[in-house]
Amino acid sequence: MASSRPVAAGDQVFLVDGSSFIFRAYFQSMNQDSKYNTRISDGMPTGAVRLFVTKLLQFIRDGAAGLKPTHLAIVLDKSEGSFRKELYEDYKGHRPDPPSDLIVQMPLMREAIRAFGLDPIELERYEADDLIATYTQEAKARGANVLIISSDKDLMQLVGPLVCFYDFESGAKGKPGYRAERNLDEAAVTEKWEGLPPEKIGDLLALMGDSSDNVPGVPGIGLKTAAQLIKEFGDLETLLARADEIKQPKRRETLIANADMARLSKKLVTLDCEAPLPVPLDALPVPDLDAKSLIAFLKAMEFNTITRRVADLYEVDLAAIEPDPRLMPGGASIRWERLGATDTAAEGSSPAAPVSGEAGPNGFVGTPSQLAAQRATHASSQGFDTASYETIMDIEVLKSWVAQAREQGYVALDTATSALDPNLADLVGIALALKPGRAGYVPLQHRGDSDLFGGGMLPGQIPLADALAVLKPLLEDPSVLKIGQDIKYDWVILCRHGIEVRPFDDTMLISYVLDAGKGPHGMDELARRHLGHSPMTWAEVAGTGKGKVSFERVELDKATAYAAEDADVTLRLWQVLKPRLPAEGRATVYETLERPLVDVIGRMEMRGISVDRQILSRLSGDFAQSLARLEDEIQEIAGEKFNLGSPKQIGDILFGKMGLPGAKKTPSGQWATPATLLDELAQAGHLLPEKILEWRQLSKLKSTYTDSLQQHMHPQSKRVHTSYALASTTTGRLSSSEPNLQNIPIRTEAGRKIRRAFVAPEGSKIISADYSQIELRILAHIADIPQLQEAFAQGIDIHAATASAMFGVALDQMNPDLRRQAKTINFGIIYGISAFGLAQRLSIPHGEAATFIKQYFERFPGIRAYMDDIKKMTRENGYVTTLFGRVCHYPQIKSGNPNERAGVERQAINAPIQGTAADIIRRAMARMEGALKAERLSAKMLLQVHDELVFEAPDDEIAATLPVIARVMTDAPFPAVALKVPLGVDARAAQNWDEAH
DNA sequence: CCTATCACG
DNA sequence: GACGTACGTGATAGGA
Repeated sequence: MASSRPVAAGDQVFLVDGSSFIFRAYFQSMNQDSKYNTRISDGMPTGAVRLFVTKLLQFIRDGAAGLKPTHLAIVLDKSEGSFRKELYEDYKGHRPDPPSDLIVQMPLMREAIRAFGLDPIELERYEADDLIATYTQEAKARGANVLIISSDKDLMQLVGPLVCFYDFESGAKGKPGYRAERNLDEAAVTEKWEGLPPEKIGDLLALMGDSSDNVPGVPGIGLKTAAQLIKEFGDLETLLARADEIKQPKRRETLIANADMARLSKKLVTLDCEAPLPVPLDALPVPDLDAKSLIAFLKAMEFNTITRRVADLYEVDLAAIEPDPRLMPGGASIRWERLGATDTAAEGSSPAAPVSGEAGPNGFVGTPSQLAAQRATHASSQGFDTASYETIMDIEVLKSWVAQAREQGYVALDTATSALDPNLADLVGIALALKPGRAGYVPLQHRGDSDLFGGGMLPGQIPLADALAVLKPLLEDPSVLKIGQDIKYDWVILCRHGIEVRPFDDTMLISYVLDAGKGPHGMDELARRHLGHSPMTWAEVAGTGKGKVSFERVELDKATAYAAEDADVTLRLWQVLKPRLPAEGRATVYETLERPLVDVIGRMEMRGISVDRQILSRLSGDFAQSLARLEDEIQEIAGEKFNLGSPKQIGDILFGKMGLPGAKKTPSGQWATPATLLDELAQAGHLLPEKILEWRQLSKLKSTYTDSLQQHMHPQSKRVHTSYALASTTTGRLSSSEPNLQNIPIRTEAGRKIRRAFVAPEGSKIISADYSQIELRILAHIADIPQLQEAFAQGIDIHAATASAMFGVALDQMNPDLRRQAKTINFGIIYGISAFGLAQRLSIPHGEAATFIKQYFERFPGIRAYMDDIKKMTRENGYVTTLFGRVCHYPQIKSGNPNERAGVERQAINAPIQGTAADIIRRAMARMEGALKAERLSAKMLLQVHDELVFEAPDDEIAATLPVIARVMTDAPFPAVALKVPLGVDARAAQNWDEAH
C-alpha cells in the first residue's frame, strides 16, 4: 500500500483484531445454511471468507458503532512463536488446532484483505494484541480516536477517553446465545469489570486467569473475588505484598502460595505497547476502493450476490472484469482438492444378511453396463431445457420410449396424481427420463377445464389401460432398474393399478443413507444441493390459494414441463448419488435397511388398520360432555369466561389475576403453563390448575384422536391408512403422519380407551410384538457395561438392577422409589444427561442429582468412555454411526455457540443408540414377510411404532404366528452384529390394540 | 406462519 | 462464572 496520510487529532483509527474477526466469521458460517459455505464449482470451503468480506465491506463503507474510519488496520497473529510462549510454555497450550476447513480459508482471507487495497499486518513473535496496543498508544498520542474491533477481552485494557472497544455480532439471530453488536466505552467497560477501570483489567486477569488463553491465574479466584481484592488493595503488587492481611484463611494461603503464578499471569496478559510496527501508523489511511480488484476476487470466489452489490455500489461493469485467475478453481494460489471418498463400511466385506426369504427382485444393484452408462452420461450431462421435454400422446411413441428404457437397462420415473395421499389419489400421468435432458410425460387422465362438459377427459390421451399394458412389462422387468424420488409413493399408486414396480432405486433414500443430518432429502432440496438447479415448484404449476387446481386440470404443456423435469432431476440425482454408496461404504446400509423397506411399508400403508368408528364417536361425545362440565366449573372458579385453549389467557388468570407462584415466561415472552407446572400448583392444593389439566387432557384426546381419526377413515376401505416417512429423522427411525399412528395414547386410562378402537375384523386378532428395553440393551452392548449385560442375560428387572448397583441395596430389598429413580437415570443416560435435568425430573436438589450421575459413572465406567468417544468422533468426523453402519451427520458440532454445541453432543450420544434400535427393527421388518410366508402364515404387518410391530392374523393361526414374529425380531441383528445381550420380545394377541399390548 | 403444548417411543 | 439444560417425532389450537 503506497499511500500515506499522517494521523492527527480528530481522525478515527479502526484497529481490527483480524484473527478473532476471522474466527467469528467462521463460526457464524457454521450456523448458516451449508449451501453458502462452499464454492459451487469445486466444493472449496468459502463460507467464512464470504462473511468476512461482507463485514469488511460494511466497515469500510459504513463504519461501525456510528463511526467512520479514516485509518484502518487488519492485524493478524503470526501462527507460531509468540514471546509469551517463551515465558510460559503452556500459553494457549490447550487450544485445539483450528478446524481444517478454516485453515484452508486463511490464505483466502489474506487475499481478501489485499483485494480491498489493504495489507494484512502481522509480525513474528508478536500477537495481534501487541500491535493493536502499540498502534493505539501512538494514535492516542496524536489525539486521534481509536476503535478496537475484537472479541478478545484482553484488549479492553486499552479503552480510555479516546479509545472505544467494539465487540461484533456473535451467534445467529433468533438462536440461543445471540449477541448483537455492541460498542463499549470506558464507562461500559468499567461496568462489565465489576466497577474497576480498564487499566486494572490486567491485574484482574492475572488473578482470575484466562481460560481461553490458558493463563493460569490463582486457583479458586474468579471475577468477583478478584475484583473485590483489587478494590481493597489497589493493585496486584500491593495485594501480593500485603497478602497476609487477607482475612479468609484459605484465600490468604492460596494467594501467598501462588504469588509467582499471579506475577507470571500478569506478564502474559500485559500488552506490549512498544512492539516494532511492520507498517507505520501514518501508512494506514482507508484506501480508495479499487472495485476492479475487489470484483476480480469476488468473482473467483463465486460470491454472486456480493459481486453484484459491489458492482452496483461502485457503478462498474461486471462483464468487463475477469475473475482473478490465481484464485479460480485449480488456480495457482489455491490449494484445494475435493476430499477423496473413504470406505467406512460397517459390515465390511462380510456378506450382508439375507434380506427377505427369497433373493427377491430387489437384490438388483446395477449391472456393469448400467453403471458404465451412468458414468458416461454423467460426464456429458447438459443443462435443463424444458423445451426438449416431450408430451407423449401416441402409443407407438410410448412403445419406443419403453424399448429404449429396456435397451439401456434403467429409467427414471415419476407419477403425477390428483392428490397427495397415494391411497386416495388418481393416476393422472407418468413421466419418464432416459438421459439427462431427455424426458417425456405421458398424460393419462387429464381433464378439460370446461364445466359445460363436466370436465371430461381431454381428448388425445393414450387410454389408461392401453398405456399401463405397455408400461407394466417394463416396470416389472427384472433387468430394468426403475429410479424414483420417494418411490414408495409411485410404488403404491402403480400397485393400485396392478403393477408391482421392481427393481427400483430411490434417490431420496440414497441421499438419506449418505447425508442424514445435512438437510432434507426432498427433490427440490437435493436438486439445489447436487445439481445447482431449482426445479419448477408446485405453486408455479397449480397456482395458490383460490386459483389452485389439482394436477388433472393443469394444461398439458405445463404438466409436461413439471413432471418431465421431476423425472429428469431424479435421473441426474441418481447419477450423482448412486456411485457414492460404494465409494463411501454405505451400500450395505442402503441395500439392507432402506431399499427393502419401500415395498414392505408400501403394503402396510395400503392395508391400513381397522378402526371402530362407533367407539370413537361415542368417546367424542363423552369427552365433549366432560369438557363442557369442566368449562363451567373453571369459569365458576375463575369468575370469568376465557378461552381454555389459550396459554396466554390461562397465564393471565393464574399468574396475573390470582397471583399464583412459579410464574415463568417462555423464550418468546409469553406465560409458560406446561403440565409439570400446573401439576405442581395442583399438588399444592389449587383447584383451578387441576381442572385446567383435566380439561387439557380431554381436549387433546378429542381433537387429536377421537375426532381426527374418524376423519382419516378411508371412504372405501373403512380403515385408517397412515403414511410412513422413511427419510425424515436423523437417526433412522420412521415417522408416521396423516394420521400419526405412532402416538396413539396409552399412558392414561382415558387414552387407552382410544386404543380399544383399533380392532381386528371378525375372525382375526391384533398381534402386538414389542422389544423390551431395546435401547438400554444396546447401551449395555455399545458402552460395554458388564453388570447391565449380566442383568439382561439373567432376565433381571434392569431398573432394579441399576438401583441395586448404584445405591447398594440388595435386589430383594429394592424399594419402588429407588427403582423409579434408577429408571429415570437410565433414560437420562441414553439422552445425554445433565444434573439439572435429572434434578428437575426427580424433584431432588441439584447436588443430589449430580451425585447420582457421578455414582452411575463410577459404577459403570464404560458410559463415560462411550460418551467421550462419541464426542471425540463427532468433533473429528462430523458424524456418528450405528452398529449397522448408518451414518448420522452433525455439522452443527462446529457451531461457535457452546450451548448449541452441547446440544449437538447430546444428540450425538443418543443417535447410535436410538439409531441402532431403528436399524434392528428395520431388519426385522425386511425379513418378516418372507418368514411368515415360509411358514405359510397369513399374518399381515400393519403398523410400526419404533420398538413395536402390529399385525392382523386369523384366529386359527395366532398360536403359530406369535413365535415366528418373536423369532424374526429377536434374531434381527444376526448375522451382521452379535450383540452381547439377548434381545427380548413380548408378543400378544387380542381383539384390540389395547389388550394386545 | 410461528409458538406452545402434549400425544407417543 | 454464566448460560441453558435429556433424545426422536407429528398434530392441534391460538394469535400475530
